[in-house]
Amino acid sequence: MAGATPSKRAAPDSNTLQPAKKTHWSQGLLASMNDPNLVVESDDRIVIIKDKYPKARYHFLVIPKLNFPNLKSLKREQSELLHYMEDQSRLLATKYPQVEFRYGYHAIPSMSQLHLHMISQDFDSPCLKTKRHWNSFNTRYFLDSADVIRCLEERGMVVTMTPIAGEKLLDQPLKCHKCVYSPQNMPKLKQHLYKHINN
DNA sequence: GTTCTAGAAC
DNA sequence: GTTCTAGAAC
Repeated sequence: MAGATPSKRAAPDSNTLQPAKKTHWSQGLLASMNDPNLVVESDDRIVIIKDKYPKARYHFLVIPKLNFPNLKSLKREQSELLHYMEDQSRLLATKYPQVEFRYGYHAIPSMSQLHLHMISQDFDSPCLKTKRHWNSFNTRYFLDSADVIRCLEERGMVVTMTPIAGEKLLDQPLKCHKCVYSPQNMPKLKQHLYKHINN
C-alpha cells in the first residue's frame, strides 16, 4: 500500500494541550510553599507561610522542606526538627510583641505535609466560620508543639488519636477559650470573642 | 481544606 | 421568613 506508513497512525492532536493534571486539594500546601504571596520566611530546612484561610488575625504554617506527610511519619530523630520549627515560629512571633500565639498541630489534619500552626488567640477572622474550625484549635484536637515533641522524644513516635476520637472532639459543643461562655452557634461565639480582644 | 446549598432550627 | 449548619463534591 503506497503511502501507508506505520508512523501515520492516529497521533494525538498536538494543538490540543491536555490541561495540567489536577492535584488533589489535600496536596494544596505543596503549591502554597512555593507561592511568593504566602511565604514569609524560608531557609534550608523550613518554609513559613501565611495560612491561605487564616482563622485569626495572625495564622502561619511552618512546613519542613523534607517531605513528612504527617505526625505518624516522624521518628525520634525528627525531634530536633520539631524543636527547630517551634523555635523559628517563636522567633517570627517576636515581630508581634503584643500578640498571644499558640503553637501546635492538628491531631487529624486534612492537608498533607507536616505543618505546625502558629495562630494568634484573637480568632478574629472572616475565614473562621464553622464549629469544626473552632474546635480544631480549641479542644484537645489541637496538640501543643511541646507535647508533641515530648511524646516523640519519650516514646519514639507521636501518638495522636483515632479519626473517630478526632471527629468527636470537632463535634463538641462550642465553648469560649477565655471564659465559661458556651454559645449556641458560631455567630454568637464570634460576637462574644470581641469582648476578649484589647485593640 | 473550601464551596455550595437544602433543609433544619429558630 | 430568615439564619445557620451540615453533607456532597466523579
